[in-house]
Amino acid sequence: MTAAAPTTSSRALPHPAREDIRLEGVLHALSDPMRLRIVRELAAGADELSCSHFDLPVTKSTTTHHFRVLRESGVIRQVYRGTAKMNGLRRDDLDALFPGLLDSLLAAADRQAARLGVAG
Amino acid sequence: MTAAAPTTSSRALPHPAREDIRLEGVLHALSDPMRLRIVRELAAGADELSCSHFDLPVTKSTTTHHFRVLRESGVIRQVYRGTAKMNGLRRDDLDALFPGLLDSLLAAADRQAARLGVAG
DNA sequence: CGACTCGTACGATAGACCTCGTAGTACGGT
DNA sequence: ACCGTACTACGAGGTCTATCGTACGAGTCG
Repeated sequence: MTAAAPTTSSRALPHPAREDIRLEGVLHALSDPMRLRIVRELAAGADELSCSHFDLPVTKSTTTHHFRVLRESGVIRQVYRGTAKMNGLRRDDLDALFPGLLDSLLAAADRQAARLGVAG
Repeated sequence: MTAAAPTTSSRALPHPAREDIRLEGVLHALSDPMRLRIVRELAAGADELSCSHFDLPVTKSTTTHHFRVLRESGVIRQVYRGTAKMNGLRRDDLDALFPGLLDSLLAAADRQAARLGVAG
């Protein structure tokens, strides 16, 4: 109604509340190479990145699956913006629940990537 | 000498070399509640703890399985000492590979346990 | 030696997980 | 209204995992 520009669109996606985020779930989400890669790009990139920004060596179905696992474990936040789905790390919640963990994890991933000769 | 007391016994167990430890493997190992619990007890307890010290709500077969996963992912070191198998965290290797990660993980686990009202 | 304890190996089972393909929905532009 | 793009839902295949039970090897103590 008189709504001109609903840039942030209607469809809502189920996210776990902060207090429902479980460490085991986060670790499980990050234990998959594809998902770890997504999170690293998310941390290195802008605040929000669309799903299609990622060029993963899997089909789009699988990509969707991984993003959902990340969202349902509480690692990322997803919001529709038109046809695109924007993804962002839940830094605030993760830092509140597990101070320093996310940074250690990202640093560890960076270190390993450097050690294995994979471009960051 | 003349080998009187072979406290540290014969049977050797395969461990991954430090440089073969993968972050994804570590995270996967720690993403299981039973294994996370083991690691927490290991970190809180003495340098080395026997398998039988742990009173887990699973059978002995399953316990063996979990310890093996932890060992093969590089999280713990296992050594036979008579009939007992002593377990210790590979703090040195993990700290060298991923500085600060183990402490962050343990702190996060402690925090969550406290938050959920589980005795540490 | 015999018996007991500690832990292993192997097989089985049920569930979870990663991957894919196809078909379908939501949104934006022409 | 139509089409293209972005993402999803559902189902299937193959692999991995957690769990168990039973049978077995290694070591210690009487």
